[in-house]
Amino acid sequence: MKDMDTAEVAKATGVPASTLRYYEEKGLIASAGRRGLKRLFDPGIVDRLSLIALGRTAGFSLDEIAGMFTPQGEPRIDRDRLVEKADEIDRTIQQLAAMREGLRHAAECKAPSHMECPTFRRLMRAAAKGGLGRPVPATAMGTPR
Amino acid sequence: MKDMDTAEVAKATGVPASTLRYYEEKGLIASAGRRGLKRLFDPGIVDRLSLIALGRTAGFSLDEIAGMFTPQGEPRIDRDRLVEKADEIDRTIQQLAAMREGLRHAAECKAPSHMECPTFRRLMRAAAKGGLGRPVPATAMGTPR
DNA sequence: CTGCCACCTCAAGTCAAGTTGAGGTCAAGC
DNA sequence: GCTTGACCTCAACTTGACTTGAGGTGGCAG
Repeated sequence: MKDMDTAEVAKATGVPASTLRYYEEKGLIASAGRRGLKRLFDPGIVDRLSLIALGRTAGFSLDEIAGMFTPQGEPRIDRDRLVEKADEIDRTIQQLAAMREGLRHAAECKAPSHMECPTFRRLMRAAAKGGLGRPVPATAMGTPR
Repeated sequence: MKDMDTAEVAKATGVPASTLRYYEEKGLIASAGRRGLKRLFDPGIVDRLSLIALGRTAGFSLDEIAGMFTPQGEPRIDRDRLVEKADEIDRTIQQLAAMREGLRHAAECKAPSHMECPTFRRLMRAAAKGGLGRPVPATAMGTPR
């Protein structure tokens, strides 16, 4: 396949052109060259953007992801790092599961006010202590795009 | 118990004074009055801050949380909203679990490069499609404070 | 009574990950 | 050859949740 221009990459991957330019500026991707002003990308860009999306989903920052490519552009993923991240995700899951159960309980609880429900108060105290982990921003939730 | 000043509340809850002022400005909390310039808080502030922490942990924004109190300051939590949030969390958990398994597999995979591992590529494609949900920012992970 | 310093106000800065807008350029179709 | 409009650049803006800094004030220990 021939090189792709920005619009083609955007259409193929769903990543907006503005984001492609931003990623290039950050050093996450590189264009293969130009035709006039227009960027040309190697078709491998599609896999690379998938890999970036995967990293983002896993909770890596763009800077961290940038560090997962060799200067030559091949992925160089530290397996220990993956295990570490998997463990981190696992802890997050535990916390979210506790949260979910607490919310379900609170929704059904017969106490006149949530403040009088022992389960709810226990959950509250846990959150106050930070034992449930840092907030999961709304953007992380299953917002269908 | 008597009213507490900013420093006492901060010590009791771990919430920094600057954050208390910020929350007051946003209407999330209210001070019971002043002694000179200093804010005085009703001891109920401690529970209220716990409730706010709980809401944040569950993924509600500060604005959403502000809507969960009556103008009189009592919690008024819509049970449907809780169920909805619980379901949202549940979806997030499913996605994170898939992610975790994928990462563990990738860490162990014998393929010379991740790009040659079918499981890894499947995970990548899923992330690219957005099927794994929006990223869970690193701040949401179990960062011990 | 006095001075210290903890607390105050208000504006501005931070961070991440982009998006938006004004104004410029140039490859291609007519 | 000329127009068109897709793509370009660069800077500034966005959002959310706070933090930081400069400069002010007043409660209370001595």
